[in-house]
Amino acid sequence: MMCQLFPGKVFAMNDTRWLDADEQRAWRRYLRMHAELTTRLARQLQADSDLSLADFEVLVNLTDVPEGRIRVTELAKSLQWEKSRLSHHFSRMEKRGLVVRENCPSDARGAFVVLTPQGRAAIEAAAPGHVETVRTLMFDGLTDEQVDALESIADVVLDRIDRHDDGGLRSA
Amino acid sequence: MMCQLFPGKVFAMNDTRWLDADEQRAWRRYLRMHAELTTRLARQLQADSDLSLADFEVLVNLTDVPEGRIRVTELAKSLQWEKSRLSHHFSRMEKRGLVVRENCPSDARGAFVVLTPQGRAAIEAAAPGHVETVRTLMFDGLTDEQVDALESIADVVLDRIDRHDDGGLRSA
DNA sequence: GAGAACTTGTTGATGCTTCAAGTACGCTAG
DNA sequence: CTAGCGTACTTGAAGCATCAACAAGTTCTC
Repeated sequence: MMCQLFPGKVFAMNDTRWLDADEQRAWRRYLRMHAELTTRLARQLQADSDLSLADFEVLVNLTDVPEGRIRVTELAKSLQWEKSRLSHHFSRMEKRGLVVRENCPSDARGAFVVLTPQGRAAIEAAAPGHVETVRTLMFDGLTDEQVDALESIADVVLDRIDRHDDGGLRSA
Repeated sequence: MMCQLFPGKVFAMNDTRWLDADEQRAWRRYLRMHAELTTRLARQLQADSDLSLADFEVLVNLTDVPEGRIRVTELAKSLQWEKSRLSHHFSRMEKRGLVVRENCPSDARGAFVVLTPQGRAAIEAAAPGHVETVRTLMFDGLTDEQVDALESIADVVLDRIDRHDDGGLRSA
């Protein structure tokens, strides 16, 4: 999402603390980078493996768990997704045979989602190409210092978000 | 989008150049930062001004142009959006009275989009709160060096994307 | 100037994301 | 045991994003 948060050319020069020139350049550049990057990654994944980025995330999380089997709430927490989003997503993935839902014997409200062999094959086939693209477009061009800097920036921002939190996820 | 691009725990240790530990941490952290950040920004904008981030971008670009009036293609280029996305988006914005479409006299295929007074009022009312949120969640916590680092990372990545480009925008 | 080739912008289909509401079950107190 | 409250998950509606296909206009070429 590209936004221009310029000092008041058209907008009032009141008490708003507009972004200065450096901040604005960095902000716009960052937003453009993210937009372009995810567009490319999504395109590569879709073209080569018929998966969306969201599919990929879900599948990776499922491979990370014993028997590819996990409670919906737990997966929602680990992905930081709303449960409703996950539920809709499963419906689509289930139709494609990537996962199946199973009832939870110990809690009749609950549900498991289980990776199918097809789902596992899909993620294993998709992963190398995806990593390669991430490398090519990003990490192969960054110095170690830049990688560190990126992480520490993310840490700062995530920390600030936590502190300013009006409650995090809507339905978590 | 949160992805785990781990070295082959479940996946083959073939010739794939998996991300190392630092890269992976940075990558996941970055993705989470972006997801949380945009969720928060979108929520603030929606709650306080009844605009989406996409609305905001479009409106800002329209205020940046004489008489709030611009050819669709030109705006698409400046936003780096597909024309179809823009067209769909205008339809929604037009329904809400934020913009209007006008025919182009010099090229009968063409169309202008024009900011309405309502649209202008909306963006002027929304901007201060949005910048304040961007500051609060991000820039107020970053050092000047981090802002610079962010920009140079974005420059690197955008440059790599350009060079590896299979054609950029689908319909541009 | 006629036809091919390209441009401008729209549309429809499909998938993704969010919010609000709903269903069904479990837990705890009295 | 039942009433009320909290939890687990689903559903529906609406906006958003992408792709493919399209109509209509312009430009290029011979």
